[in-house]
Amino acid sequence: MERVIHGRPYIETKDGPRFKPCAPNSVLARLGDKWTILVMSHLAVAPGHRLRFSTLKGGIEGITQRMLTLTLRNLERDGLLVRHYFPEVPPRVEYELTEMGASMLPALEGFTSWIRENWPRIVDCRHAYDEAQQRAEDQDAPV
Amino acid sequence: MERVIHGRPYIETKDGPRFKPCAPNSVLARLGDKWTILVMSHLAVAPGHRLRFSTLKGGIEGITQRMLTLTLRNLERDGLLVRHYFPEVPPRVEYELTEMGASMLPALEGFTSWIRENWPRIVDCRHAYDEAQQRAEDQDAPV
DNA sequence: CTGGATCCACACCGATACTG
DNA sequence: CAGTATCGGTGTGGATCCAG
Repeated sequence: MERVIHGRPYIETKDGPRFKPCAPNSVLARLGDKWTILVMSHLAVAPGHRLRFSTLKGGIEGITQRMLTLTLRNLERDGLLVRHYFPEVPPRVEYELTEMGASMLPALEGFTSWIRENWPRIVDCRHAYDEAQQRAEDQDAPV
Repeated sequence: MERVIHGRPYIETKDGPRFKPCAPNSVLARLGDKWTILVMSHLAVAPGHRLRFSTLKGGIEGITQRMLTLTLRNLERDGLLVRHYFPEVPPRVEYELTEMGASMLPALEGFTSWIRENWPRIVDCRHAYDEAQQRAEDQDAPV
């Protein structure tokens, strides 16, 4: 019997719930890469949700042409943005969020707002964990 | 001047908004790995948000001991779950969501529900894109 | 201006074997 | 039972160069 918990279908078995790797993983993996969120953020605040390649490149610190191209291609492939090519000289290309791409922003905001609220605590936890780890190692090999 | 758009602080410059890579990226990257969401999902539906190592291992198809251990260590390091060790023979270890870990579930659900609604469309877009790509290549090299 | 092609370094993940 | 240690294949990102 299939049920749903926090937005995720699962099947109840005698050994407990059983999830299979599926959409949430792949999408989060896609969004979680180094540049995708930054590209989406820029398009989100742009007039008409639309920016040209060079503007994105200039606005995202540290991104290379290659990675920006790859990131945009993947987003285009998923139908989250569209590519407008103008065969001028020099050529000009603009990228625009699709309706589906824009519809993701509220959900994304819900998530990122949680992160903003809890991020300091996560950082503290990491430091505390690492220091405890360090002390344990010092204990094992005192000199 | 610092503003916030869809949960993300940014600074308005003469060249447009400027984001720096920060928390959302790292957290989504962490959650987007192959196993983290699955582990969180299992703990989410477990009584007391608490499960032992072997139960998780048995419930998540395909995960190795190594990857489950690493995934749990990272979540523990971030303060999203706690590890309860019982020095019995044989040893027993239980993992339990922290308050912070549980507080992430609603936000995660908002996001995954968007994914569930739009996933079929994303898949369609990918197929369409790949096929268009294929046709374009065939065009370039007809024989 | 946009972005394809190539090369390389590195991180990651799986498989396997071993331990308290 | 719940890990750790080690090794190797693979994919991904960065740097650089080239092209329409």
